[in-house]
Amino acid sequence: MPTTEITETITDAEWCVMRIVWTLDQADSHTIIDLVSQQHDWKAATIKTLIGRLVKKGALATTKNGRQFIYTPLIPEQTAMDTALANQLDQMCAMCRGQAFVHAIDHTELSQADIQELITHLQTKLTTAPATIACDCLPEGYEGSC
Amino acid sequence: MPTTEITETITDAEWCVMRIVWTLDQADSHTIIDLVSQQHDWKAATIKTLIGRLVKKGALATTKNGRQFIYTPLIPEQTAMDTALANQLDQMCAMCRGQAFVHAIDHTELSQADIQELITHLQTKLTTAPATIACDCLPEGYEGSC
DNA sequence: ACTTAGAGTTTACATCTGTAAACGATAACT
DNA sequence: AGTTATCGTTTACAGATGTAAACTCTAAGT
Repeated sequence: MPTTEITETITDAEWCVMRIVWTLDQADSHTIIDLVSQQHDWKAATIKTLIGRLVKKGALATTKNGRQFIYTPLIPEQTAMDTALANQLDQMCAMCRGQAFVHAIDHTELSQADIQELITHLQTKLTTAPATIACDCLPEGYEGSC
Repeated sequence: MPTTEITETITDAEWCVMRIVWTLDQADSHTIIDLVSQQHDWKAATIKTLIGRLVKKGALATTKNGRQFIYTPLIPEQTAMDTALANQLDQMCAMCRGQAFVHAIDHTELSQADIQELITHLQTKLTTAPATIACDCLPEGYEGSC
């Protein structure tokens, strides 16, 4: 079973291309180049490079269509977002992640439905939450707190 | 007024060094090298390079202490975390950020206090939240949804 | 059939990152 | 005073990333 795996990282510039394809669900290079170059001051050649790298990385699939290709996402947008966020969080002190969320949520526009869903999840989580989370910035055996 | 500004990015490897200094609040290179090399299979020389780059970037300050330096953070940990998270989120579709939070929160250990604080913030936020957030993956004038 | 424009591929190159050895200065020990 | 163990600095180098020109096909128009 060909699981939707991707080992390689999608870089910042590549994200811009992926977002177009994710949103359109499929697109030819002309469309991608057209839309991306309205958002970024990149030459068509640059965007072609990014598309090529994404195909090589296994993030985009190609389907031949006459002289050109139709590109489709091979990894789901939500998965990519979850992974990117998790990697970022893993890098931060476990003790401080809660405050990071507070700040992030304060500064992010969220819909009523999303907020309600978050509250529900948090209320459930609260029932089994530990009183405190220890700082994990120091090696095993050392006690720290930031 | 010397604001705690940092234009340059702290890389993944550099984060590991910063976390030690943030947690200890101040440390000499011997301590940093000792602790970091217990967490990562890096040579002392590697960690020295990272320290040097962080000093050059303005993320660490140095105070001479005899033959060596004491390193202290020039940027607050919370600020670094907030910035890193915000940059990550800015890259993702505005419409999908809520779901990304749901996933992230589901998979992150949080203390009771943090959860309660998050719930409080979300309840406040709910009172002024829009019903929906539009996808912002396409250029101005195009309507998309992912 | 011949030319051509546009799609994808190759090549290019500077900078950033991860990883580390080599080196130079100097405090500390003998 | 001479030697040594460090500490910080310089140099190194491969691979990733951002950015883009050059090139090669081949479908499409004449």
